[in-house]
Parts: sequence; structure tokens; C-alpha cells
Amino acid sequence: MNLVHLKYAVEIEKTRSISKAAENLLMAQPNLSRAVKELEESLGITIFRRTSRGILVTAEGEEFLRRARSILAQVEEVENYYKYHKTRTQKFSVSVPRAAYISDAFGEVLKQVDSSLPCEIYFKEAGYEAAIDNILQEGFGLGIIRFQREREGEIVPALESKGLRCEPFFEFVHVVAVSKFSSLAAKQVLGLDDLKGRIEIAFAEEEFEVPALNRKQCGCRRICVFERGSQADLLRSVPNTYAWCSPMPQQTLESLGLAQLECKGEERVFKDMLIYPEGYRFSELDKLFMAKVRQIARLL
DNA sequence: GGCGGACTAAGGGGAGTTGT
DNA sequence: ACAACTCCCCTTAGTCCGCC
Repeated sequence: MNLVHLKYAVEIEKTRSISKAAENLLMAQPNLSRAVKELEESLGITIFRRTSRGILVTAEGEEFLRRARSILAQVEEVENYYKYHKTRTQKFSVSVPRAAYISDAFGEVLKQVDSSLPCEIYFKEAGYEAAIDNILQEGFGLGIIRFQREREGEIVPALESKGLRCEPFFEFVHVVAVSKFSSLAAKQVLGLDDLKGRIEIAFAEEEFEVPALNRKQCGCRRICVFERGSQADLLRSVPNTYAWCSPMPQQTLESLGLAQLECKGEERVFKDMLIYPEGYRFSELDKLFMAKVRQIARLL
């Protein structure tokens, strides 16, 4: 028994004729007759009593048809649900490194979301490997990965061999973020010595994005956090703290109560790169996000 | 090659119609 | 009233075609 058999039976009941039902179902009458017979045999019941004047529904047929109509109604409901959502839902998913400028770009995308339509939006801050996994395994559309510039030659071919397209768009040197009330905030440029004895607020699972080599020079006092919000809170509330981070837009620094400073001795260049599956079709929100993240990065 | 879906042709059977 | 005819509906048999 399958859904087609249920549709056949319900149509026959509706028309009270196998011939008429076959006509409505755009199939030959003998086929419909046989299909219904097979259905009855598979269930071990008689749904219709055949007469030369048409068909009659048996008592057990009434029970079967009641269930069949219920099932078909549910199937129709599911089909309509996904038909509507597939065509109308605004979808956007991106996996990114922890970076204020990327969050700002995401905020710009959210402003363009039509609130009258359903939407499914995923914004996940993740490290290098996790961002790739999110695209390859979890169905994310876009990703941004961060890596040291020297590794680009090995990273790009590796990603392309996995069916990912790569578009580097932003190069930067890490800066030091501190509270705007910190004694360091007044300085134009820091040296690594300025960080000695201070506490670094770092992300626990960071891999490429933090200049870890400098920790030895700065002394290794660290508080590990898992999200940018906690990092900013601690920078503001705990004296003598700092964090390595990618450059932030001025507006973001002001809203967080932070200052960012260049640090002599940290010269390694990092890159942020857009990645997405080969053949991926960009939604309007995807295009907007890509444009905004590039636009904001250019101003940093 | 097996299987399922669909077609045509042939035929069975019941109900209504018609002629005697 | 009854037999023959006609129509309608359904089933069966044989076959083709596409898919796995």
C-alpha cells in the first residue's frame, strides 16, 4: 500500500465509479480497477462492492476511507507547509571567526530582513576547522575563515579539493583592545613590554587568530572566555586586562567602551577569507552580507 | 532480467430498454 | 410477461516500456 493507492480509493469513493475515477485520475480504468484490487488484497479487506451500476462502499471500506482521507489531509498539509516555506522563507547561514566587524556586517543584513516573511537565520562564531565543517557537514551556506597569511598557499588548495570556493577579502595585523579607561588607552602605540604583568582575555579554543607566540613575551596570565560579549565585559570591568583581536570599527569600540591600539612587535599578517560550496547559489541576504563585510573591512 | 505501471483487446455480468 | 438487445461497469490476459 502506498499514498497513490489511498488517493485512488478516495477518488473512487468520491465518484462512486471506477471508470469516472480513472478518468479524473488521468489513468486507464483497468489499471485503477487492478490497483484497488491489489490494495484490497494487501490489506485483506473489501473496500468496494462492485455492481453493474457502479460501486458501493462496504462497512470496512468506510473505516479504511476515513483513515485514508485523514492521512491524505496530513500529507497535503506537510506539502503545503514546505511549499510555502521553500518559496517564501528568507534563509541565511554563516559561520565566522569572532570579529566585531563581521558582527556589524551581520547586523546590516538583519536590517534588510523582511519581517513579514518567515526566516531561518544562523550566525555561528566558530574557529577555522569548525567553520569548514559547518559548511561541509551542517549545511551552512557561507563561512569566513581566519589564518596566517603564510599558510594561504596550503590552505586554498586544501579547501578547493574539498569542493569549496575561496575569496580572501581582508588582511590585518592583530591589535590590542583595552578598556577606554585603561592607562594604556592614552598611548598611541604599545610595545609588548606594556602588556607584561597584565591579564589577557583570550578565547578558549582559538587556533590561528591569536598571536600566541607573543604570550611568552608578555607573560602568560590569561582568562579564557567563549564569546565576544564576555571578553568585552571583562575588558571593561577587570583592571589591567587586554585582548588581542582583529581591528574593530570605531563605532563598535565606542559602544563597547573599548580602545584599540597597535602593538609593536606583533607584525604577523592574518587573512579573513570567504568560503562557500562550489556551485552555491547566493541568496539576496548572502550577497548583502558579502558586500557589507567587504565594505566594513575596507574602512578598518 | 525482474518488477511495476500502463495500455489495448476481449469478455463477463447486471440493469434498463424494446419488441413481440 | 418475457426474451433479446443495449449500455455500462468491471475483470482478465497479453503486451509494452521504463527503471533499478
